[in-house]
Amino acid sequence: MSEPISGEGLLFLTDEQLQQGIEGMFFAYRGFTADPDRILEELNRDRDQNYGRAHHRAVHFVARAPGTTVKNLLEILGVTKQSLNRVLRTLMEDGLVVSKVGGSDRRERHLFLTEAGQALERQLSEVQRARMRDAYRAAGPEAVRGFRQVLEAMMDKEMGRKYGALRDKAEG
Amino acid sequence: MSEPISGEGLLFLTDEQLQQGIEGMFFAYRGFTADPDRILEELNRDRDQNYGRAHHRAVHFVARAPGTTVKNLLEILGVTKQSLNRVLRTLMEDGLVVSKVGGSDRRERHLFLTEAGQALERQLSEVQRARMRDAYRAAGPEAVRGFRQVLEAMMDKEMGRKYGALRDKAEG
DNA sequence: TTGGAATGTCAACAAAGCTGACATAAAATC
DNA sequence: GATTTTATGTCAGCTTTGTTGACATTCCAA
Repeated sequence: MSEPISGEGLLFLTDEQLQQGIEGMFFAYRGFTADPDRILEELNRDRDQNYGRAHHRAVHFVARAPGTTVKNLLEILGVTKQSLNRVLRTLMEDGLVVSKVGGSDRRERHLFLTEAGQALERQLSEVQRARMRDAYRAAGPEAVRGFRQVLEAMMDKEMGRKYGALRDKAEG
Repeated sequence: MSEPISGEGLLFLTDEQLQQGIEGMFFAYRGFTADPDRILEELNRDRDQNYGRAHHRAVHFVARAPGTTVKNLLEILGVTKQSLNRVLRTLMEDGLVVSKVGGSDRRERHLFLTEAGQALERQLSEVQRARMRDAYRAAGPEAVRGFRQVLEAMMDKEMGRKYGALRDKAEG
C-alpha cells in the first residue's frame, strides 16, 4: 500500500508497522483498564451498587479538578448529559460525590469528592498508576518521552487542548 | 506519595507524571477510535444493520489472521463467546464474513472475510492507519520506538504474547 | 462405548451509551 | 422588563455490547 518512508536511515512507516501500532494500542488499553475494572468488580460483589468504567472516569476527573462543573465534565468525558447524570446520581446517592451550587453562576453545579469518594479514587488510581509506573520503568525515560509525544499527536485537537489544560493546571 | 526517581539526571516518575500518562492514554484512545466510529455511523445511516466497535474489532482480526478459529478470536478479543457470536452472526448474515467447518476438527469454524468484508475492513483500517501515520510522523522515529516499548510493557503478559505472535507472523 | 472437553447457539439480562421531549432556574440580551 | 440563551436535571425509550445459564454437537481419550 503506502511506501516506506526512508530518511536518515529510518524505515518505519510501512502499513505493517502502523498495523502493529494499532494492535499495540488495543492490547495496551486493555491492560490499562484491567486493574481498576477488577477492583470495581470485587467491590460490586459486596455492595448493592454496580460501578463500572463510567463511574471510574467520573470520579477520576472530579478528583483531578475538584469543583469542576457538570458542563466541563461533559466536555472532557464526551458523553451525553443523560448518561453522565445517571452516573453522577448514583455516586451522589452513595455519598461519594457532592455538588454545590455555583457562587457566581447559580445555575452551575460544582462537583467534589467526599472522603469516601476520595478513598475510592485513591484505590482505583493506585493500581493504575502502579501499572503505568512499571511500564515506564521497564521502558526507560527516553521511551516515556516518545510515548507521550505519540499519544499527544494521536488525540483530537480539542482533546489535546483539554489535556494540556489539565497538565498546566497541575504543573502551575 | 511516591518519591521522584532520579538517576542519570532523570526525574520522571512523580504521581503527576503518571497521572498525565493515564489521561494521555484516555484521550489518545478516543482519538484512535474516533475515525472508524464515524465511518461506521455513516454506514449505519444508510443500511439497516448497526455496526459498532465490536464489529470493527472482529473484522480487523479476521483480516489479520484469515482462517482463524472462533476460539482464537475469543482469546484475542477477550469477550465471551456469546457476545462474539452475535457480532459474527450479523457479519455472516450480511455476507461480510464466512465460516468454514474445520478440516481436522469439525467442531471448529474457520473465519474468512468475503470481498465485501475486505472492502469494509480496508475502509476502516485506512483512516486508522492514517491517524497513526500522522502521529508517528509528527513525533518522529525515536518517539515511535519509545511509544511501542511503553505500550508493550503496559499489556498483560498473555496479551503481550498474542501481540508478539501476530507481529512475528506478519514479519515471517 | 461412554463420559468429558471443546465448540458453538439460543434466551434473557445488565451497563452504559444514545435521542427526544420537557422543566426549572439563572444569566444574558434586546 | 420581556425574551432568549445557557446550565442542569429528569423521564421514556432505544441500541450496542457485555454478561450467565442452558443446551446441542462434535471430538477424543479412558
